[in-house]
Amino acid sequence: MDKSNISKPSLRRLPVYLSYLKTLPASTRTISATAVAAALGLNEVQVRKDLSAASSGGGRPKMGYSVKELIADLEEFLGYRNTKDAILIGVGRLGGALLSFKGFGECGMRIAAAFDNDPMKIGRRIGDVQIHDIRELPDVCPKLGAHIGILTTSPEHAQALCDLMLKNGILAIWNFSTAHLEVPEPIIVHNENLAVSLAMISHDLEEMMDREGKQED
Amino acid sequence: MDKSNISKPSLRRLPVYLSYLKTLPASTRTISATAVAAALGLNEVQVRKDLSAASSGGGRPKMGYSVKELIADLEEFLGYRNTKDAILIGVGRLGGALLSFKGFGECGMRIAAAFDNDPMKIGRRIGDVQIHDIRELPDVCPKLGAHIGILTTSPEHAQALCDLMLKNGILAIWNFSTAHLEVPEPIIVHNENLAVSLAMISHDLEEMMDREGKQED
DNA sequence: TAGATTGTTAATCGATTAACAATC
DNA sequence: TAGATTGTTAATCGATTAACAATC
Repeated sequence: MDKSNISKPSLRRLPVYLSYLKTLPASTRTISATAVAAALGLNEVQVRKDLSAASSGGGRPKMGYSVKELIADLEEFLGYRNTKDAILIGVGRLGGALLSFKGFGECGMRIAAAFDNDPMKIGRRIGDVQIHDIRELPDVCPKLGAHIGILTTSPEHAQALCDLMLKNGILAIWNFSTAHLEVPEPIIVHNENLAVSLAMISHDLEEMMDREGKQED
Repeated sequence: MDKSNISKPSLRRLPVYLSYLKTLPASTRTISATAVAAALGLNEVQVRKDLSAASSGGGRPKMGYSVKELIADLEEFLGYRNTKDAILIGVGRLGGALLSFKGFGECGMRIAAAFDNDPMKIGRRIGDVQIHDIRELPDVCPKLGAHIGILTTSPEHAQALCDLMLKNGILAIWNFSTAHLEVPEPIIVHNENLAVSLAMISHDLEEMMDREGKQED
């Protein structure tokens, strides 16, 4: 179970397995990699490799994996069991949606504080999260010891706010703005870009229609 | 410029180039692939291949690409120039944020209608988008001729609502729920999974801290 | 035992990167 | 011309898939 040795595509699939396993009825005690692969439309060997990388005990021939243990192993592997504190900058519609999203808790992330520059928002709370004046960030953020910064601002301010976060203990930026962020080693940036997703969908859709159109000839 | 022949990773990068080009000052007439690669921290040859796949005219040695033409070509290639209609199901916080998001327009997508089952929401509008009773979907959706369905509901109802959309002309599902959707050929599903992104960040962060920790020895 | 299932070693496939020839 | 830059052909790298041996 060497966490650093797993491939990126493999790591992307683990949360998918986990959420699928959680939908299984409580009566399902064991499940085979074959069954998981079939349910999710993936290659069987790939699933087996992924699961064996994340699972401590491994599966047993003819039985498969214990669902309960596998869930526990995946949660452990993905770090869902130890809570990581995050801060959020930019309480617009998207920022607000993320603040009120309940799902982060079970993934081991807690948004400890939010920041904005709008006096109408400062001082209020969304869910359990207090909205602070952005100018208080240098006071508040280091105290919290948060390492993840969620950036949901307009692209114009993104770089400056990113720099501000890095000065105050943030090590990884979850960037929901379209701006490209320049950061020093070894800071992590993860871009969440809806335009990219939309481009994929448009492209696939166009291709599909071409294909279906041609079949009529 | 064969759109169907581009690789998936390459396609993912095109919107990134496009948004970078749009940040350049109007005085910048031409830009080299080399410069783009340096600015975005990518491999130079990769950028050159990506751009030559999407650009009609190509770049000129010693000059590079015309910024204006390249933007036009990328927009054309990504289908931003012809508007695609979408519908959205589930006007919660995230759904509402997407409805009010202005950026989809320039990516060639228009959300033509939204649906929910909450009487408090039905009949209202967010941005330009009318919120309909979900029961009206079979009437409204086919009339619009929308092909993209944005799913922002709880995972429990996701599959049933997905099925409903497919019965009414939707060909591609943009799935923001954590549910795994079962769809027939040749329907497209694109999963937008925050848990996956978070897992990547957590993993990278943990790895970074291990690495930095070790260096102190 | 036979068969389902596991996990691993080897082959294939696709994307990235390096080397190079072409051109303004 | 020399040099920056392009686009392509070949080499490398990494991930997926296929084949197989191990095991309950």
